[in-house]
Amino acid sequence: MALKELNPLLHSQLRLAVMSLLAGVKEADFSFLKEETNSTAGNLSVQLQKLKEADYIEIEKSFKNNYPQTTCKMTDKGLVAFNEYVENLKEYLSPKSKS
Amino acid sequence: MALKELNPLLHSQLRLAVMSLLAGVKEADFSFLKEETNSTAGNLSVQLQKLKEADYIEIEKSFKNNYPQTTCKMTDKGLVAFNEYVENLKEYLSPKSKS
DNA sequence: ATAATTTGGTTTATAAAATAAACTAGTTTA
DNA sequence: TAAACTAGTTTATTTTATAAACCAAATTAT
Repeated sequence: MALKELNPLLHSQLRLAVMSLLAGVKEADFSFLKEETNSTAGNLSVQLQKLKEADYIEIEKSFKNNYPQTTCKMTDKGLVAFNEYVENLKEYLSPKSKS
Repeated sequence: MALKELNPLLHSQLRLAVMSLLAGVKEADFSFLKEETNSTAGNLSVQLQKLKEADYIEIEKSFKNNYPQTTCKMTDKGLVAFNEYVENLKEYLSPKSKS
């Protein structure tokens, strides 16, 4: 069976990292994601919007200690897409030798 | 331990597919790679050049049945990079829950 | 024999994506 | 009250991926 397409929305280092983190914690705020992924705020902001547009994550805005706070959590749809991506990618990682 | 950087040269669907295929067969010609990856000739040509520039693959040109033939094989350096990429990527695929 | 088609590509142009830089809005500290 | 910091967003630039156009030669059809 041939190599499958990789969901381009997930085949991005930063977006994949975000999804991986969210899959683990189920909820995380902007600053946490920024630190864990070593990304710039601008880049993270853009990529979070893309994940939100695809309904892979939900973004909630609130205030914490007077400061704005952006909290993200993965949706069911996002989890399905993430798992599918992982399965597809695994085929790329363990090359099959043609005898 | 945090998420590692993913080698951007390998974090490309087509280049990764090529490397995965070459890791399995150790030698493949242009047409084979084109078919297996479902890529266009132009795209494949460009990506092969990039892999060659990085010394991840070797490209040999010859003639077979009067037609030009481009044969690719992975280098040791390419294999090292591929294996490292795979190890790094695995961390993204199996999310760790923070308790 | 020559015109059309096919093989096996490369080069160039365009579209999309990632990233960085600049900006906004407000808060805290000196 | 000015400077510096938090927490982002928006815009611009660079990079990447992809597609379209092209090239050279071989084969096939007329």
